Amino acid sequence: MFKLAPMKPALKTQTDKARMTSETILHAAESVMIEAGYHNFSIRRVASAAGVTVGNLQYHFPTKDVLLKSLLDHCIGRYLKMFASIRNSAGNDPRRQFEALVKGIFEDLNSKNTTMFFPELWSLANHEASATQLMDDMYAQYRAVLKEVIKEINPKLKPSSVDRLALFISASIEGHTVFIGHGKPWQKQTKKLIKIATQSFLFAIESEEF
Amino acid sequence: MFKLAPMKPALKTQTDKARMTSETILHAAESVMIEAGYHNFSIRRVASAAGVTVGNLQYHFPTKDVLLKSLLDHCIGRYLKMFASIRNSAGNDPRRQFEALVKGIFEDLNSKNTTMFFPELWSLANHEASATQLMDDMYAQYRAVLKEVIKEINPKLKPSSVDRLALFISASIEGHTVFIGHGKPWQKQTKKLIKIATQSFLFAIESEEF
Amino acid sequence: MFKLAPMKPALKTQTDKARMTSETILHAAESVMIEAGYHNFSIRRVASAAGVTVGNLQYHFPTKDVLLKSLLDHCIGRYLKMFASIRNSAGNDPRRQFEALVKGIFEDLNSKNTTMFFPELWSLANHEASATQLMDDMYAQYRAVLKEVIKEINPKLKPSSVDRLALFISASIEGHTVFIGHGKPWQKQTKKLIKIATQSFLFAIESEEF
Amino acid sequence: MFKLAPMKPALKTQTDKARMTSETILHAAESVMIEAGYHNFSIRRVASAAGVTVGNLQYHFPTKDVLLKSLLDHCIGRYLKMFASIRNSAGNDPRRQFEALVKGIFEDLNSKNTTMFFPELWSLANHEASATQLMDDMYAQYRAVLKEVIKEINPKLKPSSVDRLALFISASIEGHTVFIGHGKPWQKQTKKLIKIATQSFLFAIESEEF
DNA sequence: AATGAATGAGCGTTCATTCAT
DNA sequence: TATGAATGAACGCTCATTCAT
Repeated sequence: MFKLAPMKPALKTQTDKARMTSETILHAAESVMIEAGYHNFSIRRVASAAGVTVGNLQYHFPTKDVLLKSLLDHCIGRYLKMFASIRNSAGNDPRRQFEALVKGIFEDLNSKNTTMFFPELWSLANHEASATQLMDDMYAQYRAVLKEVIKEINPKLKPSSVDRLALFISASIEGHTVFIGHGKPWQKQTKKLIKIATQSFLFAIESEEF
Repeated sequence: MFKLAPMKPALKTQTDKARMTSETILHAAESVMIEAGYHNFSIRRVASAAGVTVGNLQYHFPTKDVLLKSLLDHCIGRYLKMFASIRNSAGNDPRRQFEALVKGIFEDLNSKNTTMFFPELWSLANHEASATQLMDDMYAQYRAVLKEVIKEINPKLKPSSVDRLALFISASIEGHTVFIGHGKPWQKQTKKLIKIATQSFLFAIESEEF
Repeated sequence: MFKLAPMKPALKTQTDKARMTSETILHAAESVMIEAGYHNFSIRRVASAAGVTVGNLQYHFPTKDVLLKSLLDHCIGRYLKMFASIRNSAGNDPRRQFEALVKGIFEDLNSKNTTMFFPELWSLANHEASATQLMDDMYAQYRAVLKEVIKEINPKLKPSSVDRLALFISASIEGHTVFIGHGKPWQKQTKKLIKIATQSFLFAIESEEF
Repeated sequence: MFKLAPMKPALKTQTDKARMTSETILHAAESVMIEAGYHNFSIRRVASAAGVTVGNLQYHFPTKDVLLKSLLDHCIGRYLKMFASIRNSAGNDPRRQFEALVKGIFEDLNSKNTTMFFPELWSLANHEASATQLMDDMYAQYRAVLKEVIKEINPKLKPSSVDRLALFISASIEGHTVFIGHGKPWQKQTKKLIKIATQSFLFAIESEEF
């Protein structure tokens, strides 16, 4: 028997290490954004929350802007995955699918991350072009899921009507963030509001006129 | 002929001066908040936008917190006035009143001030207790107007149902800020969206079941 | 008969009012100096402690320097009065007089005012010429009292010896401020220390050799 | 023969640089404290005296408080070394030791550093808890040296008497700072005052009664 | 005798960024 | 990859002082 020569650390190792550090940093960045808000979002806070030196953080994310953009990418990516999984997990009946969709998104508003993250995103989108882009893309994908189901529920709708309905529905849901989100006064009414919302949305979808 | 009563010396001259300066500052503060966002909202920026020295600004608003709170008070006050005037200007038919109300609020979302101010407010409310309070109070007054009309449209509704419907409606409208606001891609769809919204809301109000 | 012209408010009235305000301010200044130290001694703090506007304070004391000098004058004046009264109240026997003197000054060190005021004075005297002058004058008068008694106790002493002994005694007593002053760890040992001090000082006075 | 242990690479190069900068800053801080007094002791003054940017100073001493505490540590450390060296250098005869001790401390009062530093320290100790602590510790060590010699001179003394005598002696010496210190009017009388002091202190030590 | 508005400098502190190692 | 030293600007705030009223 013989001892194996100690494996030269595969070149990927460094990349892995780098990726690990980057992820640690992104995770810390998210928590700073959520706990402290963008107006308190600083490289130093993130570095300290990540247990990393400022210098090292800036090796991975050279400027604050890059860090911010990466963070938005990262966070938004998760919501896109959520939409995709909701779409996949739904059954056959389009109305059932729709109800599940609305319920899923609505309930997500209750989570601290969503409650705290989106208002920051909306504010940022008003002041930073790159955030605007990312947000618009995300909501477009969000609506794409909605649109598919809407079309199935009422196939007679014009494409532009479908677009509008998807916008109305998604915007209406988003608007509840500030009221039924984590720690908000109406949080406990979430279920009943879901019922109102679902019925109203279905009514709109099924009306020919819009 | 008779001597005029000695003109009350404009005793408030100083106070007037102070009020003028304060208003200039508040106005500048609003425009900084809107143009640059809260994360760029600094005493120095506001002072410079107002054409006032930092020292003088802080004579009138001793701390940044006071300035911020005054600004929120000032801005929110304007929305409260808007709600009140909408309520007063409405006619007799409750459905017509409701339609006017929804239309009024929806259209206000298109204004730059509203588009830019509210996301800042929502973000702030997540991180500053005093902003939370002001925002909650404002929305409560907003809903109070809605609730009156809802009750008239469907008098059979339980009070708790009225509350929930008012919340659903106001939240849904607010959610459109990010999509149909000033400079947003869906701005031109505002009218059609108002139609969808109004009908859906009326449907919800007239359903017994919520 | 004729009505008397309404008495012009005796000119002194205004002066009295002014004096009252000045005294209020000086009192407040003293308490700021004692509670907060000279490094926190600001016109604004004094004005606020006195319940007076900054503008009015500066009507009475045009600059911070004037206020400071007046404060030192005022405080030191009280100590001079104390020395004078101690001298007067003493009996005939010079040793008894001396003991009473040492005891009186020593015990005064326990008072909060003295404990807190003198270190500020010493520091100030190192950096502000006017404070140096005032302090030197005060200690000269202090020693003058001591010297009279010393001479009576030991008439054979040369004048320069008397001077030196007075200095040694006064300096030694002053040095205890930091240790037995108000709130200091050795405060409770004051009486026993007075005994040691008195005996040592008398020993020095009665030695021919200094 | 054996291989030399691999030279530790001067790993501390960076640290050395940092240490150098820190020392430059501390030195500048001391001179600001002495020349300008604590009430003029500002980070900016120290930075400028050290030829260092404010930002860099605060990299090494993150807050003013840390800088101040470090400065006190640094300065007080030097006095502790002085006490230790005086204790070690003294000969055998306890009275001779005592005389040398008193003379050494007394003469140190003449130095500019001591004259200017201690009044600041006393003032600080009245207003900043950490300064109080440092000062009390220093004087305790100071007295420890005195107590040893006192016990040897008069072994019959109770411990509490030794404590009190050490306090009386050290306090009396300290009190001379303001009168015989650097640039003070009585500076030239230092020697003669040392004689009076030494004799009086010895008298006190040799009395059974305290 | 008193007030209130305004200025401009300085304060302690945080920050994004650069760079040498 | 990672660290630590340094810069320079901006921040919120306090201050002494001036001046019109």
